[in-house]
Amino acid sequence: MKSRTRNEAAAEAPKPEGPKAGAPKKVPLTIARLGAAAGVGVETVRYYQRRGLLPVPANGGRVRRYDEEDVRRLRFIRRAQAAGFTLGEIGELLALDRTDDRARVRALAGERLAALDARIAELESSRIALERLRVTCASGAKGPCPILEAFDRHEPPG
Amino acid sequence: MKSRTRNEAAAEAPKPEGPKAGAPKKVPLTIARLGAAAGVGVETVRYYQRRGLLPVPANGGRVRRYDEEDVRRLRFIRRAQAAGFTLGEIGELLALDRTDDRARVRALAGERLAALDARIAELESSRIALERLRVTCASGAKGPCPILEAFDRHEPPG
DNA sequence: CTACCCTCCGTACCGTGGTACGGAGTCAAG
DNA sequence: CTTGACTCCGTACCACGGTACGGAGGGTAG
Repeated sequence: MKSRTRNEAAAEAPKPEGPKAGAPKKVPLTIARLGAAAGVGVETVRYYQRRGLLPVPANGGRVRRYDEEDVRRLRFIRRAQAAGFTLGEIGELLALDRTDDRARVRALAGERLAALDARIAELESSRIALERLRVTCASGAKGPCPILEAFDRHEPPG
Repeated sequence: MKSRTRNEAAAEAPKPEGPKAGAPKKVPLTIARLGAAAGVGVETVRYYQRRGLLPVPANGGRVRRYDEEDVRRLRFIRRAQAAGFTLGEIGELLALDRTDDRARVRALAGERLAALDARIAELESSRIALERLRVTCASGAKGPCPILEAFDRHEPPG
């Protein structure tokens, strides 16, 4: 989660068409535009294709075209990543989409949910340590700034 | 954050000394024990030493001994990592410990705090998506299980 | 004293998630 | 028809945070 090299703003830009465009012009959704629509670069899209997370549209040797379904999948990948799923798990989720194997889906979700809750708790405890650091190390405090102590034994039992 | 190969339980084990040990016996704190005290393996300790995060005690060609200060530093590293600091940033924090450069410390803490809050918010939003997935995909639901939709456009404006 | 385990050290390798590069082909605008 | 941007594809490389290996020597229990 720390790319940003291309796609600084790109994502979502509706590609201004001529003033009062009567015909929508149907700009072809190429790989770069697909990526931009989800805030990732071309290389990343291709990487996901290699990983089997995104389909590679067949287009016999020519430049490929994508559609809204691809955009949805790509966005899903990013969101699932943010939720802590690995690309491998995301692959599994995509394979399970619209499946009838509810048990598996629920298992994955439950697992992630537990991990998520644990992580949130951890981050919240870290947050407290960090606040303590800011306070103990306030501009007007006396003596040296004890950073190590700020994190000392204040975390929940792990 | 997914090691665990050695140190399954190890950490904290107070090393039982003989019954009613009159002389504490002073078991030397070697690298393996240092690691165990913070729940990491020998290789990881050495890795941190290479990165300059932990001092390498001088002991002229012989086996090195560590002390409580090293344990404290090592534990700090792990806690700071949990707070989202990279090893690089942790190095800086360690260098700043007991410093008078409060501005820098506060800046780092504030930065991390903001990132932490953002991340917590993100995880909480992911949590909601995951809950939705569990509900939409409940055992008794009808039709296929729409995983992609469960994550659709429910994130905060970012 | 002698096993035997641990330490030291360099160097190589791992998984994850990308990013970079470069040559050749495609395609739309001028 | 040319130009210039973009695509395709393989392959190489990156950062991060470790993990593994193996030989040589240190240290300690019996």
